[in-house]
Amino acid sequence: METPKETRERPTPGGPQDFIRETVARDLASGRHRTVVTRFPPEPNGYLHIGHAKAICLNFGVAKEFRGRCHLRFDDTNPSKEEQEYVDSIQEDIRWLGWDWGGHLYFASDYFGQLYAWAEDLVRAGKAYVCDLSADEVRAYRGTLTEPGRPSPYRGRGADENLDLLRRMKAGEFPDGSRTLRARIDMAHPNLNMRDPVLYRILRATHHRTGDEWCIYPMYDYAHGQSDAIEGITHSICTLEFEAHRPLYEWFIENLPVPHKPHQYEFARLNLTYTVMSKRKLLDLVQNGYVSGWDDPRMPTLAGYRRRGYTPEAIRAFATKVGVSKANSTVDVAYLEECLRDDLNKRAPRRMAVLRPLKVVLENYPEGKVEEMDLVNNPEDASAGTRKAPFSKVLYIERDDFMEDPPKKFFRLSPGREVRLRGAYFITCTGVEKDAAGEVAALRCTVDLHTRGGSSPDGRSPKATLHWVSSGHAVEAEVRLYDRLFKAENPDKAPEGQDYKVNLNPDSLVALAGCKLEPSLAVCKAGDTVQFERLGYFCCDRDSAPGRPVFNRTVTLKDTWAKIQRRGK
RNA sequence: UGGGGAGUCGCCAAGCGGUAAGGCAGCGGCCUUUGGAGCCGCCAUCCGGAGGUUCGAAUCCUCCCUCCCCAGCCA
Repeated sequence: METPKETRERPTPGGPQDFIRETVARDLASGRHRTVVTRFPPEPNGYLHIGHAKAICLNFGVAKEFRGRCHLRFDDTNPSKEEQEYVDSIQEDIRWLGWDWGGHLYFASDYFGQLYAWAEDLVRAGKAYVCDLSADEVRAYRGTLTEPGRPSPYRGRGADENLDLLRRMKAGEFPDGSRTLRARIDMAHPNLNMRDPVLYRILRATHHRTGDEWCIYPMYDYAHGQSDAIEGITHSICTLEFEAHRPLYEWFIENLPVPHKPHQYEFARLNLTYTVMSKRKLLDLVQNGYVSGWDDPRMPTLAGYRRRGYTPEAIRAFATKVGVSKANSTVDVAYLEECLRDDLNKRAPRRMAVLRPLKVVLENYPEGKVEEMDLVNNPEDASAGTRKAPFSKVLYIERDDFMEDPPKKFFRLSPGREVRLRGAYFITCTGVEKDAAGEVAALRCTVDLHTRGGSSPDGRSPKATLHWVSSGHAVEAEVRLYDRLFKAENPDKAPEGQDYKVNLNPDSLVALAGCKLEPSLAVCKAGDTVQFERLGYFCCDRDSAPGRPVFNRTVTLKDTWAKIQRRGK
């Protein structure tokens, strides 16, 4: 069993496909820029999720399509929340997704020195001041959405005093939170972000890169644009909530001697049905044990999808298919699943696995006889070849594939009915054995020995084809059936006083023991993906041991019968 | 009741003054040794609403409605 071969992604058609690419194309054509430089700027305070994947594919995708480059820059300006574990996982996930930042790995913390020097410039120019107001006071002075703010009593401090105070802040002379450096802009500005925003705060926390070198740290607004400027970013692409920050972004660029003037563009972040996307909530799920970790296969993190069996190709295809716009939207998670099936269908080798075994005894098949049946590995890909699977008198089939008293549209096995066993023979059910509780314990069937391989010389063809595994050769396995983590389309819609966690799906993980796999599945490598015929795509979990495989269900196959049943209810 | 955005099919999303792409979902059918895949149909006389400009508007103008973001020393 091997990992599926690479499938080619559809080539990007001619021109721009969204307003960002339109802008980039125009800027290149007009000569405004010679090369496009973008950046993906994660804060290392959590694992990357599918929403980040959209941003990653946009930034790296634009750079690649226009032969520019994309930097990976960690926005590490708040050491109280950031950790090395996250910077490592983020790099791993971006690489897994298939992107490469070349040598362009940066950290906002690389620029702390320059940022601080520029802060002194601002102070000298009378454009920033040290404010002694407490956090509460700053809030009170800021005013509200409808009322202008009032100037801080420290707003009028002279440049010399401000410079002295700023240096002493940096030197660690003042306690955390006691003072801030603020821009002197306009306390009556209708955009709250422009009401003398904080540039630096005093914060004694050990930074994952700079250690204890600093006790003042720049705020996002002060660090981000200047980092873009330092790196020569041409198009700084971020999500909609930063739109109101753009005037401030531009204010810094205009008022500082930066080497380059980048521009910010905003697009709508990704939302998915049945999914929570905020890092805060994902952290909550991890820290409070609602899931097994950041890479729990039910998590919308890239690590989770990877362990679940999603492919980078499918996620990339999804990212390009949902498009980029400025309208808030929530994409149906079924769309993501469809992108996955589309990818896996073409590359996943087929195998037979019986999840809920029902024993079948073939009455007219010789005791002790074993035949090696030929099975096609992938009907979508002739080059995938064939394999052998043992067939014998005692087999297992799926419990769901038998009904003693079948309803109208059920055309699988039932007493007196004939079905095909995939790649083997036609069998007819002749009897049902029950246990003391009245449960079906085993089936007695006869086999038509003229149908070896699955076709009959007389041309008849059963309505159903079932998967099967030979009892004496089966590999025992654990199979974990994953379903969506939330049962509500919008998990955030919770009753008064409760939060999104009331919408957790209690059946999001069903672990099945004693599943029967065909022998070719005895050894598997974590991450290997296969299709269990008629059931879905599954991938080998890292919990597997030799001879004791563990498989995760990645996604089910489309199931017409299940749909009919649902409709009937 | 300030400022900034957005409203095109159930969900995404093209459209950029010339008379509504595509995908997902859904619904029919064909085909099938996976009720998988594939294939073929159907699925917005209408673009948040109302006026106006124009030979002609989803695209331009006016007013209105709805939703989202901003009052962290978070990003």
